[in-house]
Amino acid sequence: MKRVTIYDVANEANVSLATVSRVINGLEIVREDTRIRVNQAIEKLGYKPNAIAQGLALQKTTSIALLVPEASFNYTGQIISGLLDVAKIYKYNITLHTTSEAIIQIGEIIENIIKSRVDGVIIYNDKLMMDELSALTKYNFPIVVVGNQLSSDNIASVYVNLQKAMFELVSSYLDKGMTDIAIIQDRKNKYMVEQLIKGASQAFERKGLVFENFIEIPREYRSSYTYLREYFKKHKHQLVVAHRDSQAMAVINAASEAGLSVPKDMEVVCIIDSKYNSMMRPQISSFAIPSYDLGAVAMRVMTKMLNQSPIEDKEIELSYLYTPRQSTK
Amino acid sequence: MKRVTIYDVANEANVSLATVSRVINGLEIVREDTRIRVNQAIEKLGYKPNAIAQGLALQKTTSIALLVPEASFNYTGQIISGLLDVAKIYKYNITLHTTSEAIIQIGEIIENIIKSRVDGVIIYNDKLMMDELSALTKYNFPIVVVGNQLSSDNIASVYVNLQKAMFELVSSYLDKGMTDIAIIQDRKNKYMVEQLIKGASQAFERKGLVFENFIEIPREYRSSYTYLREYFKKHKHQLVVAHRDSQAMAVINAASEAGLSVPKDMEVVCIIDSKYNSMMRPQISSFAIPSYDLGAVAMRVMTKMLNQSPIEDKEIELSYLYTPRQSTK
DNA sequence: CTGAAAGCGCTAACAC
DNA sequence: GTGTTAGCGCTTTCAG
Repeated sequence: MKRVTIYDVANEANVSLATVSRVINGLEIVREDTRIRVNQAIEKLGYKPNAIAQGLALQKTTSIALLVPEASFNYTGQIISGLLDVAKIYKYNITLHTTSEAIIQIGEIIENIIKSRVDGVIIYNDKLMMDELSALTKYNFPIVVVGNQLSSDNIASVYVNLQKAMFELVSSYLDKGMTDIAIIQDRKNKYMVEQLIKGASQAFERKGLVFENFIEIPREYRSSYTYLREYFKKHKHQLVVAHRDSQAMAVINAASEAGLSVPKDMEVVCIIDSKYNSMMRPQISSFAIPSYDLGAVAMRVMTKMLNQSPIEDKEIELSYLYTPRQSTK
Repeated sequence: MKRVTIYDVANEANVSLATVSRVINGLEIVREDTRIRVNQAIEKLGYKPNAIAQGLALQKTTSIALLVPEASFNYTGQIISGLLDVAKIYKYNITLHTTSEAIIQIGEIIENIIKSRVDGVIIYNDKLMMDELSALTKYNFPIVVVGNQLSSDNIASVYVNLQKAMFELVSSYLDKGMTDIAIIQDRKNKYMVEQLIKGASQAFERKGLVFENFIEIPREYRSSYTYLREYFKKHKHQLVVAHRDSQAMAVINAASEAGLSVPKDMEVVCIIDSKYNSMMRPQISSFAIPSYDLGAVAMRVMTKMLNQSPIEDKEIELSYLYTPRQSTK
C-alpha cells in the first residue's frame, strides 16, 4: 500500500493541506461541507496521519518511556497494567525499556530514551536513585518514579510507605512479646529491604531493643531456597518477613523440610504478593500493595505534568492493607 | 537544556550539517581530522540525534510494536523478556500495546500502531487470527505471530506444537490403560485449549475411542476455583490437564478439598508453568515451553524480515519437553 | 572529501 | 473559512 500523505488527501478533496490538518485535528473551525469532503477523501484514500511527522512538527511524541528492572514482570506486571490502561485513555504510547543488573547498560538505555524524544519517563526501579537519574533530569522532561519516595523540580513519585508498614507489623508482634523476628535480605530489591529494616529497627528501638536479625542470602547461592534449607536446619524464628511471596514460599518450604510447621512453629509474612498467593498452602499473610494503582496513578501524574497542570503533591503515598492469612496465627 | 541540533554541531565544528550526518552515521568516508572535530563538537554540545527526525527522513522508526493480550504478563513476561533482549541487540525499541477482552478496542489499537509508523509488529494473541490481522497486513509491514502457526507473505510465526505435545501425553496415558482424561477449558486461551483438545482427540481416535471430557468453567464463575470446588465433589478423573499452572493448582486445591489426593487419586498436568511451580506442593508436571526463546526467536525473525534477509522457514516450531513432577505418578 | 539543497509529512502563524 | 509558507531535525543525492 502506497503511503498516502496529507497532500494526497488535500488533492483529493480539493483543499489545501492546512485544511486537512485542521479537520484531522478538529481544532479550528472548518465549514461543514468542506469538512465532509475532506473526511470522505481521508476515508477513500485510507489516510492515517503520520505520528512521526506530527512529532517532528509539534516537538512532542505522545509517547512516554517506561523503565523497569530486568524483565520478570512478576511484580511489575500489575504496575505496567495500570500504567497502560491510563496511557490508553490519554492516548499515550508506551515504549518499554528494561534495565539489567549491569549498570553499564543504563547509560545506553537512557541515551536511547533521549534520542527517542519521548515526552516523559516513568521509572520503576529499586536501585536507580537520584544520581543515576541526573542524566535524565538534564533534559528536563517530566519523570515519575514508582516505588521510591523522591521528588524535585520535574520529578514526581508514587509509592507505598513500606517502612511504616513494617513498623506497624513488627510493633504488633513486639507488643505480643515476640521479639525473634527476622527479615530475608537478598541482593535484588535492596532498596525495598532497606526500608523494611528501617521500619523494623524503629519498632525495636521504641521498645528499647535492637533489631539485628537479617537472614542474608549469600551471593554464592543461586536460589534463596538452597540457602534457606541449610539455614532452617539450625535456626528458627517467631516471625520471618520476606518481601515477596516467592521468597516467603521458599522460607515455608525450607522450614517445612527442617520439620518446622508454619504458622505453628514459625510465622511468615510477605510484603508483596502475586496472584499465586491465593493458590499456595498455606496462603501467606501479606500487605495488599496496590500495584495496579501505583502504575495508574503514576501515569495520571505524568499526564498532569505534561499538561503543566498544577500538581498538589509531587510525592504521592498510596496506602496498603495488612491482610492476615494462613501463614500467621 | 536547550535542544541542540545537527546545525549547532555543524556550526561548532565549522562543517556542513551533511558532514555531521556522515560522522554520526559512520557511513561515508570523512577525513580523520574533521571527524574528530565533529565528534568534539558533539561531545561539547551534548548532541543526541533526534530519532524522530531521522525517522521522518529515513521512513523508518527502528521501533516495533508488541501486541499482547490484556496485561497479566504472567505468561507473556518471559516472552517479552526474550523479545526485549534481542531487540536491545539490534537497537530496536518496543512499544507496548495490550488488547483487552473487548474486541472493539482492537481497531483503535491497530490504528494507533499504524499511525506510529513502526517498522514491524509482533503479536502474541490467542484470539487474533488472520481476519483481524488483515487490517495490519494491508500496510504490509512485517508481522511476527507468537504462539500460533500462521504465515503468509509478510507474516511469520514462532510457536510450540501443543497439539503434538498433548497427543503424546494422552497417548502415553492411554497406553497405560487410563482413559478417564479431562481437559480444563475456559474462555480465555481459547485457541490454546482448542489445540490441546485436538491433540487429545487424535490420541483417543488412534485407540478407537472418542475424547469428550471437557471441564468447562461456566461464564458465571468468577474464578475457576469456585467452580472446580463444586465439580470435584461429584467428579473424579485419572488425569486432568490444565493449560497453566495456576489452573492446575486450582484443580489440585479443589480436588484436595473434596478429599482427592494428587497424584494418588488423580494426576494433574499443566502445559505452561511459571516460576511459582517450583514452590508449589505438589509441584506440577508440565511441558517446559521455551517462552523466552519464543520471544527471542520472534524478534530475530523480525529483524531478518526488516533486513529483507531470506528466511528459511516462516513457520518456526520450537520444541517442548515434558517434565514429570510430583503431580503425576 | 565536503557542501548545498531538496525532501520526509505535518503544524502553525500569517495572509487573504 | 481557507490557503501559503516557513519550519521541525535529519538524510541523501548531486555538485564541486
